[in-house]
Amino acid sequence: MAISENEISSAEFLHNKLEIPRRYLRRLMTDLSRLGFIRSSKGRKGGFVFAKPLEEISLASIIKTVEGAEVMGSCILGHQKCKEEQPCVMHETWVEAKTKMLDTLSNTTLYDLKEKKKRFQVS
Amino acid sequence: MAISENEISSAEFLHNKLEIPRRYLRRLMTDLSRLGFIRSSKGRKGGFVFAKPLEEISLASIIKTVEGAEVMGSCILGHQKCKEEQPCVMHETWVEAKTKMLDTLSNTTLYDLKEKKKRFQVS
DNA sequence: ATATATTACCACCTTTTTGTAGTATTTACA
DNA sequence: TGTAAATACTACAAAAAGGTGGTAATATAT
Repeated sequence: MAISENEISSAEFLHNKLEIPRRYLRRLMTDLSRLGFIRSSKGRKGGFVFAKPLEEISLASIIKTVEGAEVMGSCILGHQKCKEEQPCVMHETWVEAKTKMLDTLSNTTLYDLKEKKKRFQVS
Repeated sequence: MAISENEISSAEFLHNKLEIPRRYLRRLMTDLSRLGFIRSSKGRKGGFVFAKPLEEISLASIIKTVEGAEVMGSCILGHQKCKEEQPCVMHETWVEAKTKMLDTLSNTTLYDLKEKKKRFQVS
């Protein structure tokens, strides 16, 4: 969607661009719209548009919203009581690794990817 | 295993320490031994020992071996032909994010975790 | 030798994730 | 107003991941 210059994209259009089954893609789009990333409009000439400017949608925000904040927030060993004050052996390492990765992902927005595509990317 | 000072650890012992079902843990241990991280011995007094010094087992090496090198190596968008010369829009970002995370994980060994536990960790 | 404590192997069950089907609803346009 | 082109909802099917059960193989101790 970000790459196509369409005002509005239908699921069918996206299905033709991406190798994702129609039906499944439709459901994913509905999910994304419930999560607030895109807005949907029904009926003929309906489809999806981004709910916010591309500059405001970071990859980190997508992951957090789609996966649920817990996924990136919780203890990698699955301990309930693992916290800063009472950390598991993996805590420090995991926080460090996660932070570094999310750092990159927070600083990359859909706008950045679109620009990249425009300049020199292929797929 | 790293934390316990045992020469050899049985699956039953580990099951009591960790909250992992006996049977399942046994299978995981067998898998790990096939992958070469640990060595198993059968029979009474049997069990598992590390195949290498703890200093030589990094978290990154465990992930790579257990998950398969592809998981961390392949295109996050699933494109077959995504390579350095013909990158997808996510390529650069993903390589950067991965590299940073693997950097931390490569520099942490089981020995490091064991020392951490000795010093001040709880679980 | 026999009983016991262990891992190994193979097939199965359960849960989660991924994908499909049918039908209803909404909107545009002739 | 009727038809076509779209999304929405609900339930189900298939595949993958997580977990269990039964039994065989192996080694130790008595």
